[in-house]
Amino acid sequence: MHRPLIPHHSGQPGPKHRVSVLLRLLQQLHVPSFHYFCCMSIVNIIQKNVTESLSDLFNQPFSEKDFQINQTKPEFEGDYTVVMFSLVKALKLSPDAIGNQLGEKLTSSYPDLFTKFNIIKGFLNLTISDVYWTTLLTKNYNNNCYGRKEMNGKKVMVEYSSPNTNKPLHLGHLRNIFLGWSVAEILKVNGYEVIKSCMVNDRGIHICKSMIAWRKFANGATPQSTGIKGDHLVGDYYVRFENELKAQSQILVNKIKMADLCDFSGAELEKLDKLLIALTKLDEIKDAEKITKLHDEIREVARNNTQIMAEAKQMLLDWEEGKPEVIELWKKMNSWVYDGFDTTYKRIGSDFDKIYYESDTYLLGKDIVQQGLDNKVFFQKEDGSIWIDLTAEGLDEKIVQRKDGTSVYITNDIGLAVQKYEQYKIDQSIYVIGNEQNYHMKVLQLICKKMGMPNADNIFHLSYGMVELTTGKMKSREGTVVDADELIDEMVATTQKLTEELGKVKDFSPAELKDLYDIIGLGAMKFYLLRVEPKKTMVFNPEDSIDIHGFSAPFVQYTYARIRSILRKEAANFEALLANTNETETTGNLLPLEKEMIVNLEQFPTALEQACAEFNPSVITNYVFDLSKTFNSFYDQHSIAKAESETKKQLRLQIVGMTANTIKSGMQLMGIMVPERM
RNA sequence: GGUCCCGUAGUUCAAUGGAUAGAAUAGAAGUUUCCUAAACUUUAGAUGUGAGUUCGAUUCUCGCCGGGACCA
Repeated sequence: MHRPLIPHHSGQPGPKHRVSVLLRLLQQLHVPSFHYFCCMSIVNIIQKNVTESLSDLFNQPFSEKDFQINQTKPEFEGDYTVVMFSLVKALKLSPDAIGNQLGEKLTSSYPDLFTKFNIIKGFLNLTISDVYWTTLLTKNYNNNCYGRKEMNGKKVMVEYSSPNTNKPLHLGHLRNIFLGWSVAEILKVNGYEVIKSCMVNDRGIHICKSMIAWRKFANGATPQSTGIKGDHLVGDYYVRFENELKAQSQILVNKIKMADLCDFSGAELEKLDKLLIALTKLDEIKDAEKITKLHDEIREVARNNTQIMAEAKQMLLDWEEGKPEVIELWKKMNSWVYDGFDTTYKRIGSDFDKIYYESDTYLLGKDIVQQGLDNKVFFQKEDGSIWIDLTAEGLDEKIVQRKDGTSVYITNDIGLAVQKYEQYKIDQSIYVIGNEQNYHMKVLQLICKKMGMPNADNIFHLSYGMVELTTGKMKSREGTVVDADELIDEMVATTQKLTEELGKVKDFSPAELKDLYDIIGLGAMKFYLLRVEPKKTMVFNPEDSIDIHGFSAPFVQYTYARIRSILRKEAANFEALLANTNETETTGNLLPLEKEMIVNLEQFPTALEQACAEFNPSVITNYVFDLSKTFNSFYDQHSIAKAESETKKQLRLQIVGMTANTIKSGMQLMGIMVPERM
């Protein structure tokens, strides 16, 4: 199993902790169980009541950890189940005996909450009174803040997206962006103050490559002159560079294989000699894997010795020296890229509170290196390079400054980590970065710890899995990268086609239609990328992603649209319901699907807490889907407009209203809008 | 060579150590005089493998097999 790099929320109370504090408080106040359900989940209430009852019955202390509470399986009678097995040892009684005593105690002590119980094979099934459910519904059906927590005074920074400026955004970035944005929103509703940040890698050899190719081949082409989106234009020249590099290196590789090494000297000459000798030996053994590896190494040497690569390297040096014409070109091309990114961010509804540029932060690590040397956390090798020894922690030695005095990524990252804490006084720093950086982030945190940074434990790497295609992995060299802009356009276009086929919104204006296609198309894409647990590698299947049936955003959106349709038709009745400040008269007799709806709705706050504790938006996708599915059955079976009685109608209108609010809140956390009609 | 992650229906995903492992898709069969059929109902189908811990394991531990990532 995956272990988090650090315990979640270490050093600060998480939601569960807060709940238990609240619980203790309420216990001390002796508040009758029935009157605080507005701020406690039913599971928490049962936990508390069971704990108290057990202590009373058996004259010894119990805690909520001594037993488990599950939702009762549909094939048994009851709503929630207490699992008795774990109590057997301590009490030296049979599960059924404990269950019987506990069941009697609960139903007699809390008759307004527990109406019935039964015991099957050591499982105590409790039936919660209909009055509990209807009261909960009446209190919350029009509460737009349902599930939202009070501010807790904690500040969290979530860093995500973090693109390079040499290529447009792709599918992998989308998973990153949606995850980061959604986690930030989930933290907010759970009471955290959140700063969304982005680290732009605007400096380095990659951008120099685009610049070289642009200068050589573009004839001054700009986004304006070509009509090409800025990030794509710059990306095109990056590809152009790579093609030229490939052509040039191929010539060199051919020469090398002919044993013509006149272009090389010194260490590289030696290395190539060795490689060629190894290759002839291996050719006889026929170890295909090793042969490929040797060919790769030869190609790598060749790539590094091409004319065009030399130009790129020179440009990086010129950039570092601040050569005016290089800086000017760099600024110009980066600005094109930023314009392009902004367009995409705007389209998908993403935003940042703070943007860091690597060109500003890449020198931040210098002081850290000196500090590390002073503290003897780092050491210097004979060649002048500076390292940290992490072998005691089961890792390797890691370089923190090259022999030429230039910094490496990890050092810059440490510098920025410190700066984030100093600038914003944050309690936790979350990095949404792919799992290929697991090692890097582990090292980062370890170094921070060794440097004695007080907040080192509160760095959290939200590591997510790669997005693969049904045909395999995305590889830029093979041109199988799925471009974000193209994908968005495609999803929206598919939505349009489908909507036109169904023909339900023919009266919409062109602007309304455009909005609707965006809401559904973008929603489908976000939902599809968020519905898988973050750390898992996921497969992107173009057909599935556009599929609007089943576990998808359009399914949930459709449910919402149907509800809105009901509420439009029943507007007068719903208004009357809202105006009526008296508690609605409850029927005390809920039908199975009515109850199932309320039980589902009751779980929303718990889902929000779980999503927050796990930094996992898929908890919300699962929740809203389940809720929608249950609602669709409910809708199919029970008429709202033509309910059996006036009280039934009121009850159902409440269910409908609360479902709409809950779906909307849940989807909002993922940046997914819900349409009034579709 | 070392470290880490992942193996669940044909496919894509669920399941705080709990009852007969849930969904969705694709397959088969149904439901429109009635609140939006982008829906609903029925049906068939899965824990890679071998041990261990436990009253009880998809979940925890160890070995193996398979897929992936990173470090050197």
